[in-house]
Amino acid sequence: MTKLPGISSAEWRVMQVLWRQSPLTALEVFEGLEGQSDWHHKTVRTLLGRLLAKGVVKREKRGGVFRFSPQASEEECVREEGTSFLQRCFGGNARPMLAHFIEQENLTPEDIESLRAMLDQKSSGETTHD
Amino acid sequence: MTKLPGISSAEWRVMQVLWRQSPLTALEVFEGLEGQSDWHHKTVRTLLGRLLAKGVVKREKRGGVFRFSPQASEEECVREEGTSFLQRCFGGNARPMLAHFIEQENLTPEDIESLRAMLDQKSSGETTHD
DNA sequence: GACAATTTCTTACAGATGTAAGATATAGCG
DNA sequence: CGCTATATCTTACATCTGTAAGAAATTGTC
Repeated sequence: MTKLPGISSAEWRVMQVLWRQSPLTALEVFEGLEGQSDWHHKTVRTLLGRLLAKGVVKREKRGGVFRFSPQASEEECVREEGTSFLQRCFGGNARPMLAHFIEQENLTPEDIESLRAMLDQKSSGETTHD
Repeated sequence: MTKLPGISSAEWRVMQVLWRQSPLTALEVFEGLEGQSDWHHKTVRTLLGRLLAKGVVKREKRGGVFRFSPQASEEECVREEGTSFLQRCFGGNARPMLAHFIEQENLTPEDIESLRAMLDQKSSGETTHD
């Protein structure tokens, strides 16, 4: 999967449901969104159709109805979006972006500890990369 | 500035130029983009017009032509975009987002050091927040 | 098999975005 | 002051998004 087409923010909501569990029928996706959205079920079906056209989900008919599953993994999609965000707002430069969020977001002591551990591992383990 | 209207990615490119230096005429903005974009100068003018309509830039006529300046700061805009990205891809949860980038992006040892320092400061200084 | 309930497919429609072109106003030059 | 170059304003137009409605097909039920 070289170049994923953009996933709109409404479509992301749908994908979240499918990444959590799949395959699901359109109705089940709709139900999975109850509480988080007030979309009409037809809207959800439209979004699924668009995601299908974009190749981000696939579907197969089983038991008389279509079941949808992700075709692109959450990781892939997050990587895409992340890269695009990073590029747009920070010219692709990760450090200031991370600095921004460390300053901006309210991290709990546990968050901080866990992130520090990750950084430690990076600097120790990855020194001789390749 | 409570609610900024969305800035599209083409518009971001324009804002980058203005944040770097301002006020600038439309022509100067256009020139500031040479190399990074192959837009027609009319396109740049259109984008400036839209940013003006959105209230993200302001302009004043001096020396016969309009000079544009940011009306919203880069910080504000980055915060907006950052929040929206975080919400969309990570349900607003900062820790996994940071983890993602720490894993995903190739950080230099200096990056890592600098981020660790930031975390250290967070955990020491901010323990008794509120 | 006929009918009702669901699903699927097709179409809609307004606002945002990318990317300008054309018409018009204006400013600087001779 | 008239002309030309440049700037400004208005309009365009295809695609993407949000948000469905209507038509057609299918499925399950009696």
